Amino acid sequence: MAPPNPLEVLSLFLRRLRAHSHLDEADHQALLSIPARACRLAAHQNIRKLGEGADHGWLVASGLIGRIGETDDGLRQILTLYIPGEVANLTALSLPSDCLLEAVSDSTLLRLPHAALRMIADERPALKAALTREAMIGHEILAEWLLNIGRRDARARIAHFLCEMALRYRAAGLASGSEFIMPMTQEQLGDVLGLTPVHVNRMLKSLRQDGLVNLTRKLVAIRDWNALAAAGEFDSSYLHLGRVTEAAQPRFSNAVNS
Amino acid sequence: MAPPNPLEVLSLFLRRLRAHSHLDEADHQALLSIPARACRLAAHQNIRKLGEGADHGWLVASGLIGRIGETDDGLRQILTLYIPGEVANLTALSLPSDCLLEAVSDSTLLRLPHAALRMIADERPALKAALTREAMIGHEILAEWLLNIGRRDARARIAHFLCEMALRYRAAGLASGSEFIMPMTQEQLGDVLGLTPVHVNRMLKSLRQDGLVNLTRKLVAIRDWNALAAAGEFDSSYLHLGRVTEAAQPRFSNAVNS
DNA sequence: CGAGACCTTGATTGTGCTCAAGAGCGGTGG
DNA sequence: CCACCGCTCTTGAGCACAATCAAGGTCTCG
Repeated sequence: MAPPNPLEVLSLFLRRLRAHSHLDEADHQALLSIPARACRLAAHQNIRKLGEGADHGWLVASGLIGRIGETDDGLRQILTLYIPGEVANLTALSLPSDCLLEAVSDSTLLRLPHAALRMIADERPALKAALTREAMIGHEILAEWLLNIGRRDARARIAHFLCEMALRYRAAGLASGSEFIMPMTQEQLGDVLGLTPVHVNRMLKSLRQDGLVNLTRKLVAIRDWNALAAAGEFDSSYLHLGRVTEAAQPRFSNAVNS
Repeated sequence: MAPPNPLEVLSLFLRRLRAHSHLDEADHQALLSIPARACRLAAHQNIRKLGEGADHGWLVASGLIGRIGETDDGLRQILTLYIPGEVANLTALSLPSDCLLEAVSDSTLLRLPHAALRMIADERPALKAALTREAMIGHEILAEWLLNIGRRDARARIAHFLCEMALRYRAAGLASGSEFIMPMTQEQLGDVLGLTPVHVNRMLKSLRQDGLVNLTRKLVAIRDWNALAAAGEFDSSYLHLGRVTEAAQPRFSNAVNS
């Protein structure tokens, strides 16, 4: 959790946007010129504690941020996960709604004032379109999660989720080989997938014993990508990973062998 | 299923937009001038069968349209429901993605060419903002569904869903008193809620016997709104029902008595 | 009147939850 | 430096909610 370099993190976000949207040099400059204040958040800390949470986008520099939903009796559901380079609370740009954001692990963030985002969006239509598109991708992912939780059993759910995160981390340039760092507890995994931590544990054991994936506290190691994708019925198209989708589908090195 | 009057249906959509966005007279005219072709769809029919589905928004005039997700083994999940006055496939305006739309019941639709929508959006910023906001509300609803399916038991899920639909139908001016017409089979209810039709049936019986709600093939009759909302832990704020939210929360007549 | 779609109910099974206890690990303070 | 404490992971035993399998009933439409 090194102190984040704002320009570097904004570049990571820019990289995301460019994966699906054409932006010219002036767009780049405008985005990188956003006044971004860095802050950090310990695991399980609520983002409101930093004050004025609603009027900002939160660009993740390191760690993991989750949007949380809660039932009256205290059950929790993670509705969206934001990995480094992604911005939480983007939808609030068009729709005033305060959602509960929480640090899944120790994280560092950049506050992007909505006022600044609106300004560059109003001046540069391409950027506005890119930001909207970014929000829509979040919508697509949410829809896929609904299918996953609504209609797949626990094992398939976990496999599907791990496939998704593998590709997202990889697209962000944060995976090395078939491994990536995803600092989640098994309880939080359960909160993503609508399962109890105990059952998550059992299913992970099953996936591990079958040689599909190895998941320790922080490191996810994909052992057999093809088998994992099959177990999760995973099809990456909903992630809209830019022009990569048809020809050069990103694959893990162990996709064919094993 | 009378043949829809395009202008009338577009007005219904306009009414929706005006619930959350300020639009001036010119905006109204622009929206109502969209060249809209009417068509009808029998229950269970796929929208692709009408051709070129991807390049259009689909404004529901009557009936019910669902966005469908499917697992490899044929299990279905309804990801979004569009009631009359709502437009399906709006997100495709910013993000090329072909989703599967299907008629839940016999329906009539208006095809709104994306080209036409983009044109009025580019010329009238307020309309563009309104359309984006409309999509974001869909996003919020999706998030609430995820919480509902991920963390509530079958009875609460159904209660929550019925509360949501009651308010949505009512906001569209399609509910009379505490009743509204929602043409869904119990199997489709299960596809919305991640349940089997058999179990939906049993839970409906329970809700009926407890005097909360009465659901026949087409008509939903809320018997005890407060109890139903409590059973579903329902809080309507995520629906963003315009300025109604704080003071004049829409209530059914039987909210207090019973 | 017959056929098909949908609803209803019963019996049984099973996936995932609950409750519980112990082990590993990392951080903290004496 | 070591002991302790809390958090997370792991595993077991029993339970319950919802799925599955199956059969009969109702309604609507042709």
